[in-house]
Amino acid sequence: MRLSTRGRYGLKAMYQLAIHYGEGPIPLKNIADKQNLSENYLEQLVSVLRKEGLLNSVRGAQGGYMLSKAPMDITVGDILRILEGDMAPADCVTDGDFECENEENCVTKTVWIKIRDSIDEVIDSITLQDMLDKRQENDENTPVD
Amino acid sequence: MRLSTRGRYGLKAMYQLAIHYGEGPIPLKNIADKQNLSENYLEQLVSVLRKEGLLNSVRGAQGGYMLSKAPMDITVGDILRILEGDMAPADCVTDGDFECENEENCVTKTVWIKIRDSIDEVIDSITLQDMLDKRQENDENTPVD
DNA sequence: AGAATACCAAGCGAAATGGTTGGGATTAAA
DNA sequence: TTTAATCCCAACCATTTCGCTTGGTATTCT
Repeated sequence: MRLSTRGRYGLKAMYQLAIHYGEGPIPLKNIADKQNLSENYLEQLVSVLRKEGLLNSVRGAQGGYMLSKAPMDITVGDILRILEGDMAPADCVTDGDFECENEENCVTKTVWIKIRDSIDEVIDSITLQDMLDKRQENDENTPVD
Repeated sequence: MRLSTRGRYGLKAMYQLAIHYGEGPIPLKNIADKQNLSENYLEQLVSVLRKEGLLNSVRGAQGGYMLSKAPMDITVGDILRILEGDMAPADCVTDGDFECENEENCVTKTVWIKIRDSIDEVIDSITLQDMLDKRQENDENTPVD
């Protein structure tokens, strides 16, 4: 039950933008280079994050992307849900209108609900600011990238 | 981040076998019919569960499968890990020997660890017996299938 | 003998994944 | 005013994974 690269790269990119929050627009190329990702592919992910309101962009030379809100106001859950969809282990426990037959007597469904809820609790409780704080804990010599 | 049908069908099958624990071998056809799954496909999953020691089988007419242990001694985690592999959101937090560069300074990894651990806690704490108990809670008229 | 079962390996179409390609529009700087 | 940097967009593509199906063989009960 892995995340796809969408969620993983997306979080990396948002983290990288959080590091430079308040510095004006950061070009995608910088982010892709730092995190060692394909710029063209990352573009697709970032485009979705912008449309969903997590990022602002500035076009043209010296342009780039920046967080639309402070790092403490963006959670990992915000990012992952946009790029990966509901963090649900089965379709029957998504927000959507999917339904399986015999819903009431389905005991496995109760298991999927517990898994989903525990994931939600984790990802909704971690903000980009938390990640920035963690970064400084990690190593006094953490390079400012 | 959905489970595949392997994990979902596998848990359904194991639950069905738990319902009939102590009644001798249950043919795969019964299980497939009850849970509305392809018998041939289910066979592949069940075969793995047997090789990993969760099931015993009896060949020939009147044969079938049965749990190798009491329902209270088999967890959802046992089943899902066999059929889905590690319940880790990213390769870098599996039990395997995968490693990414810049491991020490990778803040996103700490996020994946928290997600993984919270999933583990849920699936390792639910046994098949818990599911049987839940079933009886659900409805006084729960049919014995 | 015949039917019911487990066991096994290979194949296979459809979908998802993880990109790449090729452009266009906008803007700052030279 | 040109040029380079950048965002923006849509289409395409190779590979892998998924969710089975097919076609058998071996075993055991009746």
